[in-house]
Amino acid sequence: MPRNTDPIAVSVWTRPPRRARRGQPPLSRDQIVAAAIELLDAEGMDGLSMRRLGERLGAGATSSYWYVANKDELLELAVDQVMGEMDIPDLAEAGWRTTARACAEEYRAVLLRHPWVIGLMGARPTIGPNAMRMGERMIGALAAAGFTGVELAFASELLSSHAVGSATIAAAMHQASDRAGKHPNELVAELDPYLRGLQDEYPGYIAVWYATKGIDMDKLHEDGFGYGLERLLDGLEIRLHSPDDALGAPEPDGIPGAHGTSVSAPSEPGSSGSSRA
Amino acid sequence: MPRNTDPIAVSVWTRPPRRARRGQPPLSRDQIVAAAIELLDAEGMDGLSMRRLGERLGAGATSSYWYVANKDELLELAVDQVMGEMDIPDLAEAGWRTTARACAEEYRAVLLRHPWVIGLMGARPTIGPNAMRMGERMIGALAAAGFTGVELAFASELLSSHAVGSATIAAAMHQASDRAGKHPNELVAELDPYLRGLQDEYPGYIAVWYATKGIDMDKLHEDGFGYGLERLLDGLEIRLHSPDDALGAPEPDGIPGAHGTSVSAPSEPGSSGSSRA
DNA sequence: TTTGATTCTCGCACACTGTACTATGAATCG
DNA sequence: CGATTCATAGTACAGTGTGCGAGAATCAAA
Repeated sequence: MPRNTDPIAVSVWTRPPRRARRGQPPLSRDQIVAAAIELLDAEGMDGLSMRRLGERLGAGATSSYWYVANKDELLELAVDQVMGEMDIPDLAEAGWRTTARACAEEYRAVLLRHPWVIGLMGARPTIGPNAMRMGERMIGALAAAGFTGVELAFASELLSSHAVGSATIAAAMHQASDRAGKHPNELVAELDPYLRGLQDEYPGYIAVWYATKGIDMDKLHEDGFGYGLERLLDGLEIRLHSPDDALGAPEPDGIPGAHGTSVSAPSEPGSSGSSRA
Repeated sequence: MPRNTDPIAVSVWTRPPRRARRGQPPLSRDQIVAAAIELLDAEGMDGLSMRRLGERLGAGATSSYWYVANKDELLELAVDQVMGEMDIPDLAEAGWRTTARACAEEYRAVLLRHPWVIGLMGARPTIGPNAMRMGERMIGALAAAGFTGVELAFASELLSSHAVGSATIAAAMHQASDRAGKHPNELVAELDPYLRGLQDEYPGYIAVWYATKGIDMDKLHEDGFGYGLERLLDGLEIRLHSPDDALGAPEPDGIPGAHGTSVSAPSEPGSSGSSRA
């Protein structure tokens, strides 16, 4: 019996999981995914191999392959699993801005708890059920704010992007400090002489470096995320109050609202109906 | 002679490259990095193995190890190499907003031309010379706008994050469509029935889905990026005009500028001088 | 209970990976 | 001319994902 002759096996999500046996099943897809996440959290991407996974499960090296087509699919399942950790407040109680903020914050928090996810994000779209559940909340909040159609999609992507980008920066720092076996702050302090020598070449960069010096790196990154989040929500909000000009058109330097040249506006801005092109 | 006894071998950038020989050097670090990028661009991360790299260079499988400590370091060099492709306009001519926008746009463009970079971004901080040169431009633009100190760092990270996040989403889609051997638009169309069945579960998500239906995916992502970029620049700009309240403090729903509870403000906002803590 | 069919586990094998080590040649220097 | 340094490449090792097939375990039906 061939394992993967399903013609529409585009993604894990289009194919039902293996039915568990009636008795006590010694293995299950959930168990496998959970064990994989444990390994990934503990030792990162390199820590997960199918052999080590089997070992941890008390099973054979290739036993997992009955429940999971391949390692990529296992990772996809693991990513969606951790996406389920997000806890988003009720829109009606919290209001759109608080809810949207919480979505971004929770997203970032998940990525920092499971940094291995970050390296997988560009590999395939996150369309698992939990990821979509979170997307639904985000969209709900922005729809309540007044966004519709493509602009709703754009605003949602903007917030997600910010979470991903911020987590990426923080995770990169942690990876580097873990590798060196030192606390991030310590590592940053040690990079000092190297950067000091480049003062002439990158004056602005170094100025920023020194402005942030002495501040705890984790706090700095978190504050930076929060700061950006508010700027971004502000930007969305003023857009809500003056949505007259061309959608997404670049504006010249000056007060936001002044109108520059109109380029690359998507068709039918503001329309939420479907239309084939 | 041991290869890596350098006690301060924190990163490639702290160690000088191998000196080329006087005669015609058949191999060089630049050549190796260039070949690696070719392989990565053509076939992605899986396409690059040290053996295949050697083959492409007409050299032995392990010959590259003379110029490069290990594969990770090679990747780090490759990442910084492509960062050098960015072309940023002159700040004095273009103004801060145009320059900042160009930085983000060029960053995103690089990531889409070399999608394998995205998967590496969380692995270590991008402190290569070319990455820093680009950071310098970005910071210069924002400093010209009026940002200082930590806020300058935050604003810079915000713009970078947006580029990374947007590129990640677009790259994920391309990876999926490449794997399926179909055009993104075609693939999206095929996912239709799967998503249609989830209409009750994720109504908002599906509404957005249909609103964007029929639009070319690449254009959609690019427009989304541009839209977010303008919102984000707007948010930064209004911050410049009313920087009175606590830095980065969340604001309640309503008009931006209304002040909520003050949390987690970094020490000495606005100070660009150095201060040891 | 016996008989098949289905569901699951697991060891083996294969091609491939990164890279430490070492031998060998080539260029350069004293 | 050695002697020394620089550069290349072959070998080997431990580890990877996973296709395949033998076998066990469990089910439904006879």
